[in-house]
Amino acid sequence: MVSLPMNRWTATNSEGYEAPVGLAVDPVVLTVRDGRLRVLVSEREDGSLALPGGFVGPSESPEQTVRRKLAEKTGLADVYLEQLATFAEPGRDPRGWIPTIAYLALVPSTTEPSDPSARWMTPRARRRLAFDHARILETALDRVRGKLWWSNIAVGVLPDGFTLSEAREVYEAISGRSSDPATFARDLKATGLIEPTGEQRRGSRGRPAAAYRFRSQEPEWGAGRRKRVEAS
Amino acid sequence: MVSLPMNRWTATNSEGYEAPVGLAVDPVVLTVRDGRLRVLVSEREDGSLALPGGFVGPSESPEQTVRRKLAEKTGLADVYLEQLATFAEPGRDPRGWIPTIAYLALVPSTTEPSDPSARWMTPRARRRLAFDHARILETALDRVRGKLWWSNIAVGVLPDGFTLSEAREVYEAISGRSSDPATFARDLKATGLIEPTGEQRRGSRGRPAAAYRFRSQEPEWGAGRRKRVEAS
DNA sequence: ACAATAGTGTCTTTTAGACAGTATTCT
DNA sequence: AGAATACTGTCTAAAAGACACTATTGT
Repeated sequence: MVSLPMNRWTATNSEGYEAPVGLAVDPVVLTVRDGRLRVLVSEREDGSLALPGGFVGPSESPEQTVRRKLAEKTGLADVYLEQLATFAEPGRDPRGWIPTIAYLALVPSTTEPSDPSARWMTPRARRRLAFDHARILETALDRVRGKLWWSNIAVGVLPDGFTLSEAREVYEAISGRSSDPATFARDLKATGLIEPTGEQRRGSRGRPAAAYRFRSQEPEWGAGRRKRVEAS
Repeated sequence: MVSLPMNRWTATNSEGYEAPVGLAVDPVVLTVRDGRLRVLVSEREDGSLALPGGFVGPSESPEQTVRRKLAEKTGLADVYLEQLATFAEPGRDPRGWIPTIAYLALVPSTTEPSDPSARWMTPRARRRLAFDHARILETALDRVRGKLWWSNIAVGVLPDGFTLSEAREVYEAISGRSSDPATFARDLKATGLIEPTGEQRRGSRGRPAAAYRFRSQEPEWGAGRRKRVEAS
């Protein structure tokens, strides 16, 4: 989001009808850090927090716009990205008729905001978000939890050469459920989404852990693993 | 879609920047008829086929626009409807910069198009669709198949008082897999999404069938049924 | 009586969850 | 040696798939 004008913007098309003022994108950028899920937010001039969005140019695909914005805010060129949903209710943006396409992005835990106004926030604090961004965040959390065991969505967070323990930490933070290490390992391997690199990771104490990578960096579905879902 | 102009439309906002010409919605309306999945399409002036879309007004939510369009084309007031995805690539509409929000709608098998230009088509024939509508349809089919066993999405197709055989026909047509009647019945009941009405349906031959209804007409998730998915 | 459709019971295989026990490293 | 971390094996319970069998109707 760019600025906070006092006046409502308008637009008219060549047929004489009122048109949207612009087309926005709002990525929900998630990562897992210190065992907790975090969202990237941008501080606005008035001190409120918002998703790090922007406007789509006339000759640009919305996905390109998001990738450009993400490169600015995080320095990352290659990010796991998928479209989430579009929010276009009449009064959602005080500046005028501005539909926004929300995206879900997952980035590595080591990512540091390169833009001074950007920072990591815990989803708990979502009340402070401007516009309808709390609702957008909610949608993103539902999506990422729902797809976790059915896709390689965690690719975005886990760098090549992750250990099963690291993977488990990420999965637990996203799903909000703790899981048995042995069962977790068996089930993640059974999805067919990961493969061992052959390397060993020796850190701190204890037995060295085998390193894994996802077979594909592209969005992909697992082989149909059926993980029990919390009854609602 | 409304007409086929020769000239490209344009729009400019009050800040002097180029703006989208309009915001469109394109519902993918599905039903099951004679054991086959069908899509509602609208014949255009030039004879090509398209999804029955339309333009969103400035003070209207996109969902309202879709419901209005659907009422015009089918006479239905209450339809199972969910947002699918937004397509906004630069050249997707020859008329100009027009993002479209695609929706997924499920309607009862008995629905007849009330608009003369509208008709039911088999997804097989999707090559004939105009714009990027074949791709939108593809997205809709993936979605409906993916959610079938996890939600009450079939509510839209099955009227209150359906039998388990009718339900099975619908599920088979959507998933493209045949299922054992006994197993189907057990599993559908186990989702907790349906309940018996207490009525009996006696038609043609054979033993009368118990009638069922979905507990809720609102979009809802099942209790976490894990149905095996086709390995891709 | 018989065909047709509806529904029940139950056996087998697969998968999820739990947990005891073994392996390899560092201090 | 002992603590810490990684990994294996196996038992149990739940769910999915398959299929034989019983039940109730119309012709």
